Amino acid sequence: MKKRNSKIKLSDIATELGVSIMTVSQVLNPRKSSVRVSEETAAKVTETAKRLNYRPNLVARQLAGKSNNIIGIIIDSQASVLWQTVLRQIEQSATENGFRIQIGLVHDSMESIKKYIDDFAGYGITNIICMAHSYPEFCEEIPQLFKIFRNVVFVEEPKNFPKASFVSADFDFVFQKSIEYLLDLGHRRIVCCSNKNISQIHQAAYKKRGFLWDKNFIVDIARLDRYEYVLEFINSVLPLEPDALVVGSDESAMWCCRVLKEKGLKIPDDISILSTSKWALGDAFEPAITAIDYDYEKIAKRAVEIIVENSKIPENEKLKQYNEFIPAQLIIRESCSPVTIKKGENV
Amino acid sequence: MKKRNSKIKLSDIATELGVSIMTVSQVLNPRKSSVRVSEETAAKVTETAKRLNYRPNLVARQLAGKSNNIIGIIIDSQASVLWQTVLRQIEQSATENGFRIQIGLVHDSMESIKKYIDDFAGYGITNIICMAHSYPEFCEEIPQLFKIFRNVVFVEEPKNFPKASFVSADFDFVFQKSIEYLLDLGHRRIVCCSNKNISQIHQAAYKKRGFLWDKNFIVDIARLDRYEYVLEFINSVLPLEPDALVVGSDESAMWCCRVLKEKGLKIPDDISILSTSKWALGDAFEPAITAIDYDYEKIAKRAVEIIVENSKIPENEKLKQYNEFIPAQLIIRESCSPVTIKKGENV
DNA sequence: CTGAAAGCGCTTACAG
DNA sequence: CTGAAAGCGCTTACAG
Repeated sequence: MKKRNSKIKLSDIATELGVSIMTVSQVLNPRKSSVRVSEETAAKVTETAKRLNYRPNLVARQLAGKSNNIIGIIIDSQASVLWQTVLRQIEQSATENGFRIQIGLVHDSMESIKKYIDDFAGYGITNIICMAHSYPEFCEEIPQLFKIFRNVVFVEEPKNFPKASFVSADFDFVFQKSIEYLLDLGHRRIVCCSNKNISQIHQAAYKKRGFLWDKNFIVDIARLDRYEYVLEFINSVLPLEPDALVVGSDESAMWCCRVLKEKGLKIPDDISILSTSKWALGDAFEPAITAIDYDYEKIAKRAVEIIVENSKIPENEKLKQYNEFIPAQLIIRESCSPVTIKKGENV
Repeated sequence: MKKRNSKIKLSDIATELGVSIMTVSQVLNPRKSSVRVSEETAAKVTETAKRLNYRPNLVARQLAGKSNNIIGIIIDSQASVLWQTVLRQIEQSATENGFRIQIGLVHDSMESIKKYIDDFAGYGITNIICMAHSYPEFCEEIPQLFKIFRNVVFVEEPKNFPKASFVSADFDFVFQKSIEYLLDLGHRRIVCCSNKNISQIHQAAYKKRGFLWDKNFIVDIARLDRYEYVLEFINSVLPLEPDALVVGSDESAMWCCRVLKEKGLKIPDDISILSTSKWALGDAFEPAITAIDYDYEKIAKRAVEIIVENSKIPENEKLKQYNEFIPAQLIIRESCSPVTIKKGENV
């Protein structure tokens, strides 16, 4: 019977076997260097540790100088549904590489980000994956906060921080391809709503095909995840007489379909809909949603791999900078179709 | 300029001000007991700490005896989409109560659960919320593993572990109500697929209304989140001539609608569909999905509150056991309708 | 092959 | 009001 805290420690094993703490520590945590304990002793130690159900005190171990193997993840709780996919993949890759993850769920405030940064720093975590730096208001400030960590990878390119490593979806490229796809289908009034900075890309696609562009095609809208918001959005957008609508997610696309149908419009015959972020479920819908498919698993995997690679570099050397774009793909399904000729078109 | 590690510590502040480490520690971490430092000194210490950007070493602090304020969360990476909601609420409630969370993402193996249990124990975490104990194969083993932690709350009732605290959706009650609702609409061949143990509840509902029950109405099926799975499921179920289908999520429901429509069946005219787990998106679908709505935010909030309450109890006293069921609600929408009389019905 | 010493950064008693 | 001592459980040199 131990006293108050029944946690058994190295010294318990040591006294039980009549050896020193050192010996026990050596056996349970062999260094790369030569094996320094006789097999006989080692076997006894291992057996006793198991029998006593010894669990190392990670706190003491870390304070004594062992570096931890934690990757701190900062993720935005408001972000798209996809973080389930991303987190799952990060966890898996991390585990495969002998790392564990610690997740900081962050809200829309700088405060909560700072809180987790302090926490991570306080626990001596040096490896960080940041996925919470796209708030429009703070996007330039946030990345700077991470300078105190040695080994940081951003998922999506951070603004105003040229020396950072990041992995990003190849958004701009696939977005332009998507607009061109709609143009090729005959659409000329492609209205986009997005929180990203897409105006130039949209315009570039028009220019490349030689069509007239109108800045009103870009609509700044926050959320399309509830009936009322979507109704308001559709009402505000219909006067533009769009022949195609580009929205931020399959969820938004499905809502728009629902509202447009209520207004007597057929999808895709009267208006095409394209989502810039695919869901599994977009395929179950009628019409199935044409959508951009980001390779989030690849993105997550690369982020971890970069962390792992850089974590191997000795403390006195510089880390390598990685800037990678992972190709995305337009999945063509039913919600976009060739335009049918109507009166008053901008051909 | 500090040497290798630029992290500044209590002793740096102490030497700079010519006071002892103790004094600095006292100021930066006042105990409940009397204020023991002069205001003048305290002000100087606070100022210097801020100027030097001092971040306490949480690892050292914990080893020296301070208990941490971490809630460890074990969550199943395969679980339903709802963990985003749950986690967000847990994080928020925890923050409000001065706790932080550490998430362990677990896969379908006992190994990954054990890994996180070791980790949490190694870091001296005593507060745990477990949401990964519903694997059919391990559901009786898993809860036992958590005995080493002082303060554990399970989300959903654990099997074979009568002394545990838990918060659970009131699944059984609302499920029976849902079946009764379908029976009241005239359905008699209500086929349910679920990984939960629903057979008895289903039967009870039939019995209560005095209708004949058939055990074939219960179908054991794992996943309905891809076209092929759903097609197979529908093909296997159609010979039972169901007039209503109860599936595990809106996602599954939407897939079933799609496949059933392909087969020329109309929803809800030919067959009603009810989902036992609501999504925001079920409302955008046509038909909008009738679904059970769990109050996951309440569940999450209560789980944290219980942890917080129990964490205040001194080490030598017993914790209080909480067993709470949070009411769920059937949201009636379009996918279930009164049955239309057809030949060969089991009236 | 094995052990005694020193120390990680902090806190908790206790003594001035 | 302030400080010197001891210790948390472990690891990293170093010495036998």
